[in-house]
Amino acid sequence: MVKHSVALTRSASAPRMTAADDIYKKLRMLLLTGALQPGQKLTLRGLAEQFGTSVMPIRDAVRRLTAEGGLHLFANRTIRVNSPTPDGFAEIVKVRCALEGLATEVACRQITPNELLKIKQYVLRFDKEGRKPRPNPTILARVNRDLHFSVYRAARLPLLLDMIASLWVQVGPAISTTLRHTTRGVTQWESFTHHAKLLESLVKRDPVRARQAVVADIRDTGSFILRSGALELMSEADTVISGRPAKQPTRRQHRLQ
Amino acid sequence: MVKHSVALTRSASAPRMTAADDIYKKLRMLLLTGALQPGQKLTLRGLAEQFGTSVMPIRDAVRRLTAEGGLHLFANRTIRVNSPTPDGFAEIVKVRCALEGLATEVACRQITPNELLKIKQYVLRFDKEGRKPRPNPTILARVNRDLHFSVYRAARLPLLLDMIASLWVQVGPAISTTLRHTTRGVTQWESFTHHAKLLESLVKRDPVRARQAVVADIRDTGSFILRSGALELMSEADTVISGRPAKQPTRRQHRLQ
DNA sequence: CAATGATTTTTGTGATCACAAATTAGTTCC
DNA sequence: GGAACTAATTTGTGATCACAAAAATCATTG
Repeated sequence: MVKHSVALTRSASAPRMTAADDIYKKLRMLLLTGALQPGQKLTLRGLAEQFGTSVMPIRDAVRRLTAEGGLHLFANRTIRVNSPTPDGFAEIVKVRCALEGLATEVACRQITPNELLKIKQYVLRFDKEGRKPRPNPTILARVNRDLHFSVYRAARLPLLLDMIASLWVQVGPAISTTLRHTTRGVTQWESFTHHAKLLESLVKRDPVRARQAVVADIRDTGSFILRSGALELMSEADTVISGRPAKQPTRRQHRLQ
Repeated sequence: MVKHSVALTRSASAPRMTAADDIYKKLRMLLLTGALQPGQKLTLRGLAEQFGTSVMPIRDAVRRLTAEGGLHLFANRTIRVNSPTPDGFAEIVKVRCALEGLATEVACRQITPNELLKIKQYVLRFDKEGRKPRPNPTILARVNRDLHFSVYRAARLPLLLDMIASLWVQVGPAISTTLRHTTRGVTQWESFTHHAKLLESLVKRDPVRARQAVVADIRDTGSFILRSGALELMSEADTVISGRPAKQPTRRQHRLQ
């Protein structure tokens, strides 16, 4: 291996990004999209090998994600994807209702026609995918995420947006994994109603109703996850992404992408 | 200097603490108590010298505090104590009202007599110190902090408690500095009323009124800080804690403790 | 075979070095 | 004096090594 190689091929348009920031964003996206399973064990050297860097930027990124709650450092000093207990998940739902409700209320008073149009498109796209006989849970999750964050972004409160995002990072893996391994229930139908009510309230500039719609959406999907009992089972997931060189170098249990 | 010296004298009763965690906690306390001024520039090597370690644990601690919002990494890669703009401060106040209001409401339903007694003692102590002809702002801030967190802790929602704490870390330096350099106004008097109303509502198990009291307390001190105009001036604070060896080794602009 | 003890490997943490970018100090020129 | 240019220093970031503790692997015994 070359010593002291250049950190990262600084991809032209990138405004200013250290290797650690780059890895942080990628890991964060992997958490949000559910590419990493709750409870999955990670290792610095394994991640470093997969990202093609040394452990230093990985350390920084992992520290940051740990502070946000997306990852968790155990007493054994093992790194695992956050796998909330039912109680912890319920708590996150409570906090999400408070913060995302606040963001919705504020957004309702400042949202522009352009932003409303975009949200309407997301609502339509979610409906279209969700009513298919065999909807793609990945697409559904992505559209749902874009929809919610389009609303929250309209509040123009950057700190609040970051805090909400960190909450999504914490429950992202759990929700994604649950929805992927669960036969679609009535949850989507409830979401259809809530999204419609949300959009309608935003158009009519009714902050209280808009908040109610978002809170109901969060509560319903949250209690669906809780009722499914998937959270109790997730602590068994013990797949490892390690940099173990021997054994099967070409075959790895879980690829990141 | 000795090479590869032992990390830290593991102080017996310490359950499990890395050097980075130790430094993190100390830095966090320095931020909460207002020992660090908003906008103050920090350097890894300077902190390492002051804490008697290498830069590695410092890097981890600073990363963590940066993720929490207590510190801020600028594009120049300079590290500064978070110095919120008036808009940013107002946003934090909004979020604080939402989260601390929620915590108070939940706490009101679960609080024990012992916890109530402790809160009553804090209320009395705050009154006693605040009504002195020349109240000590440091003591006042500490008692106020203990009072609030005693309430929030009673909610038994650890994640929510962490999020609230991170918000306090963000505004801690700004509030402490303002209150220290401002002649005591009517703010304490408003806090007296709010604290009394909070305690009374907790005793009577009235969650809505308890929330109102906390929110009013946060709002009033927040708008006092904003009206004082101190936030606009704080960006001028440019004192540096650096590890510069030459010049005046014995004399340093700002000590940490 | 199961269980226990010894040995090897892995892994997070801390320390040290290298380096580019940025800040500062020093100098020169008008 | 003050602006402009150059040299020296500082600083965050990345890479590499050392080390203790935790896992995993292997060997041994009942």
